[in-house]
Amino acid sequence: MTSRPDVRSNPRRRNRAAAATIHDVAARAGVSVATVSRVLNGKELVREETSRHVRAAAKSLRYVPNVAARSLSIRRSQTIGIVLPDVHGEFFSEVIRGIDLAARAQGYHILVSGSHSDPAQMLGVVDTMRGRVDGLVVMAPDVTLAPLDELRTRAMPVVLLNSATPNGDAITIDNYGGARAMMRHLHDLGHTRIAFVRGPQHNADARERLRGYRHAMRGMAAASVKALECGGDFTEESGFAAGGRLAALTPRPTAIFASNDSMAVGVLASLMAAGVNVPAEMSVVGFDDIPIARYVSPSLTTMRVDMAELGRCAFALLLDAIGNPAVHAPRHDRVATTLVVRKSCAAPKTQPKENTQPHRAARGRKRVPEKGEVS
Amino acid sequence: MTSRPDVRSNPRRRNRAAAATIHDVAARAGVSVATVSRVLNGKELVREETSRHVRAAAKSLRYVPNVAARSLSIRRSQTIGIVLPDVHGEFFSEVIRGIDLAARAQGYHILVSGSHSDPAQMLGVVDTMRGRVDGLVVMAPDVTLAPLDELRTRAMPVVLLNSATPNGDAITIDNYGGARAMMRHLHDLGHTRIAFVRGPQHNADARERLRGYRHAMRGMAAASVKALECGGDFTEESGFAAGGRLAALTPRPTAIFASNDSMAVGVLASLMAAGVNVPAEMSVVGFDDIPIARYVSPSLTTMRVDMAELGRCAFALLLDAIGNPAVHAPRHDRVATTLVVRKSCAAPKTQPKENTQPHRAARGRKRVPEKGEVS
DNA sequence: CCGCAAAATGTAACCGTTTACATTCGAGGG
DNA sequence: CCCTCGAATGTAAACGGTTACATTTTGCGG
Repeated sequence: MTSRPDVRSNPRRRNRAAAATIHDVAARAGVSVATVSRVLNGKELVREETSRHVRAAAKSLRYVPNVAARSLSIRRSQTIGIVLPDVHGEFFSEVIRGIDLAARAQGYHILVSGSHSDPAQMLGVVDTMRGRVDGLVVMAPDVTLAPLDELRTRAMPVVLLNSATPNGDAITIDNYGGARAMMRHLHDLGHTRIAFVRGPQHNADARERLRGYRHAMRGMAAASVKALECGGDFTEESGFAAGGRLAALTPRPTAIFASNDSMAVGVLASLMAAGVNVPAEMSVVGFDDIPIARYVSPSLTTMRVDMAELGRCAFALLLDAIGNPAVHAPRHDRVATTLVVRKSCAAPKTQPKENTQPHRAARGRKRVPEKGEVS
Repeated sequence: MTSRPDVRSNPRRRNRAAAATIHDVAARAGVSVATVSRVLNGKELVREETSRHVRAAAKSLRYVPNVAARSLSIRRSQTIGIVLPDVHGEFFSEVIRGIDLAARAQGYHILVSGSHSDPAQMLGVVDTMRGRVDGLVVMAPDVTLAPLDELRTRAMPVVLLNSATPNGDAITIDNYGGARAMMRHLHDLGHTRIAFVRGPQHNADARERLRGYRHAMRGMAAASVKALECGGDFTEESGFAAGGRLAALTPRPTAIFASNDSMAVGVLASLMAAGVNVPAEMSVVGFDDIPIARYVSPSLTTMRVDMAELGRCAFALLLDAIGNPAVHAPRHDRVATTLVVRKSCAAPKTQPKENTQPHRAARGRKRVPEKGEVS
């Protein structure tokens, strides 16, 4: 109940090099803190001369506003959170890069957290970000719907990346369209017996790519589509296994579409080991355009996914949600993919009617090794 | 001068779903805010029963402390900043990953900013992080010393990564030791005429690797060391160019040590194009162990740099600096590198005394293509 | 049953901003 | 000369925690 004496401006325990506060600046400039605030935020009317004084004082004291105080007061942190399943890999770092660029341009900072093995851990991280960020970009392709809905209850704008998205804001890769485009490319080259290596069942990207493949196959009046599909889990190893199985099929497919590049690389390796010439005897394509796609031999034809663009879009959407929470209508944007044609894919040799190639003989060395592939 | 009535506990403008505050929890639990704070921070003594009540109230209100208020009060943000030249690439994402893991284990968050073309921009970012973070990890291998010293004036603990470091805390890769170890490996295989592809002159890593190379050469009593060095800028293209120049030397070196993997890949490509067989006619080694090192053919022998470890160390050091600003003595730690032997390196064919191989004939195809390299 | 130390809890100042509202100051109109 | 009005500036109440210090409970020996 005591009246609060203003002790602010006298030299508190200034034992260490304490940073200057707005009070110090005000004192130095001979004005009130309100005026300093007004000058520095430039919204309201202040006499030009006063403004100059304040600015000079701030500069001479090397004044930098305390962001904690500021965000406590205005209830905003000018920071957004990024939650990834794993910070690992080219993939995610590209997303961060895209967001970082867009965010800094708008004066936003980004708080990242990765490596979340399970949904519970992810939600935990989201809670600790509470209050620290104005909104969230969450990438969780492998998470089932329930935890994602849980996320929406966090009373904070959230943009989902590559997730199965019932509602709310989201940005996804056009996996379905990309898969169809790839199928069109293969079809144009003359392929009709196209095998597919699936990704993890609970992965949203994998599912959409599979859907695109199936639609395309149905459109090509291909027989026994199911027989041409093979399970995988997005790892190189699973691609290697799938490659072996698919090459052993009779009639053998003329092309293998792996639903991501890692598996395509595995497929390539297994065909190589089995002495199957790529692309002469078998075409192989992937999805993502990871950096090594250019370096494997033969270099891999694939669908490029611009992850930085994905990040940029996500930030733009989030910013809108943060800025106009009232009028903002949830959106679901899709970013396009682009076909990158390299050497792992060619027209099928002939259109042999049951050209039963007996077994895979040791006839590997035939083709000119695709070296110098680099660049 | 009026006595301040406590309006906190009544429903302020609770128009929206405002988050519960500590006052709400206190009211619900029938205790004071101080008690709630004590329970939640678990430092001081509170009766077990009270504690339960408070915890229950907090839970039922889904209370999450406001971090801005908290850090304003305790003058700490439990957040550290990471400043990178470019968030791009496997390299940096590994560093982030290492820090993220270590930081989360200690309850710290990380604020990332990348893509800084010039020192001024970098310092700008550091200023906007002021107050938002308790300390900084700055990676700036290409920045000259002056701006780095400027950084130290920011009155905030800073750990430098891979920078030319006059003083203060720093973590660096053991570039010098790694280069010497690689030279020892080559020497053990029988190489003595070892060429070197340098990196950018103003890059600290590049300089140290060069230093290691030179010392080793001097130790091997090699003649005309300088003639075996070749400029480069850490890009594939520069490696390609260097490869061509070095292969044309007479007497030709038996091994090429590129000071990073990207350049080694370029060297490989150029030798391939020139029909020089690697490793039969020429050994090639790199530094870093970037992911594609395993995928080029022949797969690349290189020095692995554990970037995640680098990040972890940096965080540990920073934490110490933050925790005991008084007693903390600046340290400069070095993280070791490990030799990864792959296929691009072998014993020189013979030790021919001036075995003047006339010109590079078109005798490329000779060796068994190193496919199946994958995994 | 009292007194007293220790334990538990409460009170309110403080962290550094923003901003609604109050105050001051000058100029211009009556 | 006084009043009014608007522009410029000041005052102090938030924002939501932490914590030194004050106050109330407790437990216990005498």
